[in-house]
Amino acid sequence: MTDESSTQDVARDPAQNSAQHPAATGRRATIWEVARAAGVSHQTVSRYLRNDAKMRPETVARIRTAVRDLDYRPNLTARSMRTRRSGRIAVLLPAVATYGPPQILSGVMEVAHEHGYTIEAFSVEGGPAERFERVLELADSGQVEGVLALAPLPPESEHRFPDRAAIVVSADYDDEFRGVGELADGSPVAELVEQLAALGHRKFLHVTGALDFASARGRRDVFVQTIERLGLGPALVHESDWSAEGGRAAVHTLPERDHPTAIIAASDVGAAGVVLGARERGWSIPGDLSVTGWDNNQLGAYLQPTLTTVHVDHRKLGRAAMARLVATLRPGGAPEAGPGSGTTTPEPPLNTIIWRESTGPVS
Amino acid sequence: MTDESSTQDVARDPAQNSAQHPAATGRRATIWEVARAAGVSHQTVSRYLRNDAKMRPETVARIRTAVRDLDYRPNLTARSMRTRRSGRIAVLLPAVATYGPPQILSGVMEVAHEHGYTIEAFSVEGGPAERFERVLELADSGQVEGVLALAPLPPESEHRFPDRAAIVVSADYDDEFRGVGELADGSPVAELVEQLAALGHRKFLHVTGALDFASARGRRDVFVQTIERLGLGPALVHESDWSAEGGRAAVHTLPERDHPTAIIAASDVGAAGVVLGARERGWSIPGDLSVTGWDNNQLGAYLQPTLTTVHVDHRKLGRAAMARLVATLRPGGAPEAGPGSGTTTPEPPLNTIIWRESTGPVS
DNA sequence: CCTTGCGATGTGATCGATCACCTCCTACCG
DNA sequence: CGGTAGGAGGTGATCGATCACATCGCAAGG
Repeated sequence: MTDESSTQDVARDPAQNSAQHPAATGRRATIWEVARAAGVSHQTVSRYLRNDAKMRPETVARIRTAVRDLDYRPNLTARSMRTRRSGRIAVLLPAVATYGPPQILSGVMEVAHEHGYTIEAFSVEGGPAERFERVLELADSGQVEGVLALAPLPPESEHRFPDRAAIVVSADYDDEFRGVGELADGSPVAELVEQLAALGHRKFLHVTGALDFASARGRRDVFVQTIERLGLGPALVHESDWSAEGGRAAVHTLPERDHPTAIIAASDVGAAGVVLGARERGWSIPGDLSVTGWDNNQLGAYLQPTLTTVHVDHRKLGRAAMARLVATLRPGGAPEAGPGSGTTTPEPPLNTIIWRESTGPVS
Repeated sequence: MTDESSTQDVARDPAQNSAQHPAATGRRATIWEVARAAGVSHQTVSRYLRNDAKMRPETVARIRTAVRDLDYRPNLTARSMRTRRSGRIAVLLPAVATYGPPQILSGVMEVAHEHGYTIEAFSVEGGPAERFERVLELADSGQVEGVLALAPLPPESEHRFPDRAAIVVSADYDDEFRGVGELADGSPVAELVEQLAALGHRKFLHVTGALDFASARGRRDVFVQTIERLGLGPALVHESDWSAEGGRAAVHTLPERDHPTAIIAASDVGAAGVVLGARERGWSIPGDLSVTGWDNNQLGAYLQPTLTTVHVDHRKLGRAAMARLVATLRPGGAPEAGPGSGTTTPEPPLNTIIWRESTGPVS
């Protein structure tokens, strides 16, 4: 990259030969050229750009015309350098995005844009340690004002962030489930179990996701707690990894007699595996076994039987995560600056259970 | 934001009171402080940072020590301002990301990082026109060196980009399918039709995706071409929108006698709708009707029957798109600088057809 | 009539790095 | 022994904006 940019022969003297139409020279107009065209000082143009109130309407009009004529747009890099505000937030995405729904990023971007921030997306190969290293580096580079981590960081990294630089909120994609106020992640599991118990189910099995995901741990924990709270004996948990094969294997480990009548899978794919395993064992669903998934995969409604699942509003999840970071960045502002997020309207839930054919009363 | 930063009382003279430990003051060290600590000029430090070869090892060592002691990291904003290189590429993502697999973003980020670029993700509410407006604005802001559009832009916008500013490659998520060299998007459709024709099918129906997506148009076009190339009469096309309901409706429009024996759906969800519709009409699959989907949805392998589909390597797709942009940004560099991308090893295909139970010989 | 106050604008410094150009010193050669 | 080339490093300008402070002009008050 050194040798290729050796010749910088573009418009050596921009103020002279391109006061009227710098676009023709291949360079954008600067604030000085606007000032000259409008017959004012550069500082006045700067005031105009910052919407400083105390200006004569005539001056404003002249500058506005000059800006339009020159097709001027402020150089945000230069502004950022002087103001020390980059208006940029880095978002750490999982490197292997086999998971990670795009809607969460949508929500993140929405809130960031609403507050005038731009998003710098990056991901890091390797494990939490490598990710953490890169996050620190980024936080110190002066390039970003905050870092939103949507991939797990080392557990102990929560408080090690250098607050002198960018403030970092570890909004681990999965930890976030538990963190968003009272809309805790596990709650759908509790509701699933309770509803199924109301249908007569007494013996439950949970097929987990990959337990290095906080969401998987959260669902498992709520499952165990709920089972114990309802006094339904020791909680049965089959550790898996989101996969269909894991769900299938879980079914095959069950005894022929007195097996669980309801299986809570941590993912739709896992649930599909459970359904397959049950079919292989000759069990009917939901006659012999009720099955629930998680994620609301679009095809879940077309499985046989159609799959009961948990729909997660990922966009809202992303919004909440970014809102938390933005609130941290603006200590003076309201803790929750999002419009319409008051306590007046009851928020639609983050998670919704979609009951379908794969669940039913115990027979 | 004006009144909150009125008092700038942090280290008015950084070189004096914080030469040794500027971190304690809450500000990062600058190149001048490093220079002072190392006993050299700021320019020498700059040379060190740029890995300029001609330096005495002793000088290098002194600077290295100073950098470490001060925990110095270059201010990338300042560098970018002077060099006029931001090292940043904006990526336009679809606003409503109900579609849009995250893997494509992974591939995009991978290639960008490999070439030293960072990614600025953004999306724009509204239609192609609004998106185009924002893209132009971004390209002119001097903040980014290129824009990669993964959402459709107005058709006529291909050549209107201001090459004086950032060079813009319109890599519409869908157009990209057709653009990546010989790995054209439509080819899987051709192969699907050909293989099914080899199984005896003579009458095909294509259920399209939303035709404002270039990928939907591409699949349809290849379908029509292939049908005509094989001399299988006028091509039957049912315009739909990726949805299951569209696929279902398509089936219900078919005549009872002499209906198509193979349906190529543009999406797995659409195919699921086709399967549902067929079941409602009492048609067996693949006995009376062969069905293919697209996307390789994880649950497709657990539908009944399991769904034949097209797996798209989205990561590679993203890599190709970004590689194209990067190649445009570096006119002097090799057209394809990616390591291991020579012609020596035959590339694994971008698209793979996964044959499952939903397709079979005509009966 | 002169001063004071304030609205409106101009002047110069500054952010933190790189670029263009200059200087110094040493080694080598005729 | 002097001249010169070139390695190594220094000096000041510069990128394009904002900030701090000075200045100008006009109206009101003593």
